[in-house]
Parts: sequence; structure tokens; C-alpha cells
Amino acid sequence: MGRQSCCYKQKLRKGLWSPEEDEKLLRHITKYGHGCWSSIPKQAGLQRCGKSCRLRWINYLRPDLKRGTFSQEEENLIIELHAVLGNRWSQIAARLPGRTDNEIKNLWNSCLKKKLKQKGIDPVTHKPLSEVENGEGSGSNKPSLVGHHPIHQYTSPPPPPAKLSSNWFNPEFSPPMTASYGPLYYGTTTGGSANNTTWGLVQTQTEKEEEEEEEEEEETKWTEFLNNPLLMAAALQNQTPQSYYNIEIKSEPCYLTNSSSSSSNDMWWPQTQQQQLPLQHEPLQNPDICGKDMQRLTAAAFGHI
DNA sequence: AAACCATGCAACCGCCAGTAG
DNA sequence: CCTACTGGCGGTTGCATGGTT
Repeated sequence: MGRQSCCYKQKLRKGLWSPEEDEKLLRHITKYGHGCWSSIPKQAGLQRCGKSCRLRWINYLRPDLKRGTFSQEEENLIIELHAVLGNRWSQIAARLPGRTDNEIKNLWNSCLKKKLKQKGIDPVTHKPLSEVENGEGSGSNKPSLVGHHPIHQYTSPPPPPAKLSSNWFNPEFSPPMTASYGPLYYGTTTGGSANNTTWGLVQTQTEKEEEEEEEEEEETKWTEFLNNPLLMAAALQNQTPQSYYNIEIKSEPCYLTNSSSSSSNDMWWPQTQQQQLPLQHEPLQNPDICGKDMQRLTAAAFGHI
């Protein structure tokens, strides 16, 4: 079809956004909502493509963004979610209020991967590095690439990570390294509270055969599980899914402006999300007020003119 | 002080799925 | 059904910054 890139059109600016551009975009979305992204650049007087505007808004201008360093709790949660979801950054971000997929992806690539390696964990498979290096094709046989796992390897949602979170990067904590553990290792040594779970345990051949028989069923279960953020969130927080039934994690916040409202964040984050996202963190955790933040704050101020 | 290197982050690229015409 | 368009996503790149030599 020879589709053209959205930035194919000439005269479109690329690269870093200037404060003026930020202001234009912010003003426009604050006033009219984003609606159709492709039409925003024209309407807002920007020489950018719609994609670029969308990205800028989502990753930087959105008022509900939580900036500053990631807390230990957030890092732990990212690791746990990555073990389940793989590189599905947007789904991971959906469980971290105020964080963007880009931000999480950057954190993972620049920081968390290293930390995992230092802990002797392969950041891709979430298995001990020793096993990954030695056991390719032997030992626990199945290459259990997280995110590429045959999801039927697991027969139930993961155990609640609530017990686990505090362990990660705790200097005194080291994950189990013996070969008796399976694709996922997070805090499963105690057997956990999750009944009928093989989470974190290597499957025996028999188990595998049995599960192969149930492959379709299990796949269905897991597909459902993975596709249902409510179930996932519930599992991750050791709560019943019911408590999450009235959130829609993937929902796009309604950015249409209530022009009568001048308060900042309340109008941006859907109330249901604001109230009921599985992980609610403390308010802004001492975000580093640096130049960029100042720029953002300045820009944000325009939105309330 | 200058050069080099490592790191973090913002933004782009290309692909895919959904959808309207 | 086909085509074109759009939004969304993950991978990647390139630049700015800070640290080290």
C-alpha cells in the first residue's frame, strides 16, 4: 500500500518540544480535549504530526503524571508485572497510576534490568542466570521467556505479590536459586496463599503432559486472565476481582475539560481510576524539581489561565 | 580544563489492529 | 471485501547531562 509515515509531510517539526509548543498543545487540549489527534496540530497551530502531539501529551503534558523517581514499591511492582506481562509496557503502566509506558520502559532498560542481573536473575526470563546459562534445553527444559511464555504453563494467577514486594532489592533478600524452582520465582518458596498454583514452580514432565491435555482450557483461562486487568490487578494485590470491577484500567482518561473547574488533577483522572486503582501511592513523592519540571509546571500553569 | 564515557530520558520509527467509507 | 486512515504500542535512537580520567 505504501503507506506514508505520519511525519512524511514536510514542514513538520521533529525533535524536542519547545515550551511554546507545549503551551499551544496544552492550551488546546485543555480547552477542547484531544479528540482526533491528527487534527490537533492544525487546530493548535503546531507544525507537528498528530502522533507527536499525542506522545507529547501522554508522556509529558498530562496533568495526572507523577514525576520524580520511582519508589521501591513501584519498582517491585514493575518487576512483578513484567514477570507476568513481559514487555507489555502499556499494560504495566496501566497499573501504575501517573506513570507512562515510556517511563517504565526506560526505567526497565536502564535500571531494573541491571538490578535483576545483579541479583542473579535473568531479566528476560526472570529465571536465575545460572539456570539460563546452563540449562538451555535441559533442566527445566522449556524456555520460559516471559511475555512469550506459553501461558498454559501456569494454572492460576500469580500469588499475591504483596508479600513479595518488600523483598526486591532488599540487600538481605536473594531469590531462590535452586533448580527446583520454575519460570517465576517471586516469593513462591512458601507455597503462598494461592491454591492450586504452580506459579513459581517447575513443572514435572507429568504435569506438563497433563497440562498439554488441558492446553486449550488453560490457554483460555490465561488469555482471559491476561486480558482482564481486573483479574490481574486483583491477583497482584491479593484481593478479589470484585473489588476492581468498577475500574477500567485501560480506559483513556477523559481529558475533555470541565472549563468551570480550575483545580488541577481532579478533572483529568477519571474518578473511578483515581479512587480505585489497585496501587495507590502516596501523593507526589518528592519529585525532583528540575528544569524540566519547572518547564512543565510553567506549562501547566497555562492550562489554568 | 578538556576529553571521554556512561547514563537517563524524550522522541521517533515502524508495525499492527480497528474502523469508516 | 478492499483500501486508507488513525490510534496505540514496543523497539530503538539520539541528545543532554553528569561523572570519571
